[in-house]
Amino acid sequence: MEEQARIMQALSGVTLAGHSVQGGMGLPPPHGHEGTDGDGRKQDIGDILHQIMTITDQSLDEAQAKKHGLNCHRMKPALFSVLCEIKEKTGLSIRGAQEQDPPDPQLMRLDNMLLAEGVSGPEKGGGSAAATAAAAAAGGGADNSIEHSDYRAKLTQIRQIYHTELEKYEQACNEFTTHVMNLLREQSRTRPISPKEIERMVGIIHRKFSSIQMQLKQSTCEAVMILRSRFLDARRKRRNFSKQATEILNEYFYSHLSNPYPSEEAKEELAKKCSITVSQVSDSTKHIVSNWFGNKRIRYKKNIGKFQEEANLYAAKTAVTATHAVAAAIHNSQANSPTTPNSGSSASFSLPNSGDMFMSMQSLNGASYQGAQVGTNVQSQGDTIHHAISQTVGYNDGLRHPMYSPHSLNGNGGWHGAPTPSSVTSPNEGPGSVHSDTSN
DNA sequence: ACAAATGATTCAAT
DNA sequence: ATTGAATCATTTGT
Repeated sequence: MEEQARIMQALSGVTLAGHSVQGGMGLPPPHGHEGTDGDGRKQDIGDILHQIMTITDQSLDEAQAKKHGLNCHRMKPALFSVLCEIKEKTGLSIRGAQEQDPPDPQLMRLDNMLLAEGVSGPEKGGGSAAATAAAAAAGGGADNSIEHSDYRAKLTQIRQIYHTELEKYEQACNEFTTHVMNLLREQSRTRPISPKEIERMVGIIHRKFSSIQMQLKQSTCEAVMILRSRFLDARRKRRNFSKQATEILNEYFYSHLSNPYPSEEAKEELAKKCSITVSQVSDSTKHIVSNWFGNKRIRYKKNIGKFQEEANLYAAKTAVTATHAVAAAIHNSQANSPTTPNSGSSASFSLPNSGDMFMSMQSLNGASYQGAQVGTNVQSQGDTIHHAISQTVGYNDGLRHPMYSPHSLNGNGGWHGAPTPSSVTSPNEGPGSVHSDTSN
């Protein structure tokens, strides 16, 4: 190898010599920068190579000695500090551009979620946001408390793993940082390293570690999500409503068949009446009622034939109750002015209001009442009472000829998009079919 | 075990 | 935000 260097050196020497010698030839004197530059570089490389090749223990010792000498030079500290300053100044300009620390939105999201999920929140107290929310949603339901505790146990497990891992990362980060700092401090004796540079280095390390931590957070989030979805699925274990509750709901449904869309108030009222708890999922009892009505509407519309019996039953039922109520009312205040009991009040639902009730009656009577025009006055109600009573008495054979035909749905009935249930409806479709949809 | 009933959820439309 | 429709998952009845 030594030979190589020597050869190179020799070569460069030759070329140079050659130039000078051959100057007189037709070629222009190669005094162009390129030429000499290239040659110079070659020479430098040659020198470096040579130096490297000739490194020995002895030379190393020599270098050490030289270094020591330099370190001990009286001007060294001053020079060193100047170098540090220069470096810092140049470094600042570079750093300034890229030193922003924008809070990573994704990391923020993860953090927020972990906090919300109670993973990274307060250690114990069991009151992690999600857990309390779930507990609140569970209401008094003792049936799913087991699952709930199961969920909580798994969540704490996740939390423990998360915390231990996080701690491990933190520790490793600190260790590494101190190591690097020591190293830099050590080196700062021989080369200019400003404290700011160390700081920057620490920042870089921390960022790297935090990116690793983000992965941990991400996987933790995934785990929580999976657990949560499982728990949610578990909560889907539905409990059928009580007989009474379905009765009440059905009563409302069939007595408002022309427009089975209970208002918010009505929903709440129904929920209260049915003593529906929030033990299910959802946020409110209203939702449960809405669910029920949604399902009911769909399923009713889908197969009206199937529900006709039920419709008859509830129509009769409401008829009876209404009859009683109205009868009592009439009894109480005999000659009353037509105080149109038109929907309105929140309590109206308990006593089926005029329009639907009227329709129910009418349907009950079959064709007998066809001619009757709307008119929600006392007179007509009084009439209907008679019919209803007579009808309810002889309810037995109601199944034979469906009395409760869903006219309200058919024509322009309250609810939109009725799928022409005529095919399913009773064959005894009222010829006149008065469709007295007096709902407001 | 099977099918029907049923409460809840999801998704698109409005 | 509410509703309809489809669908899921469970309960209930047989």
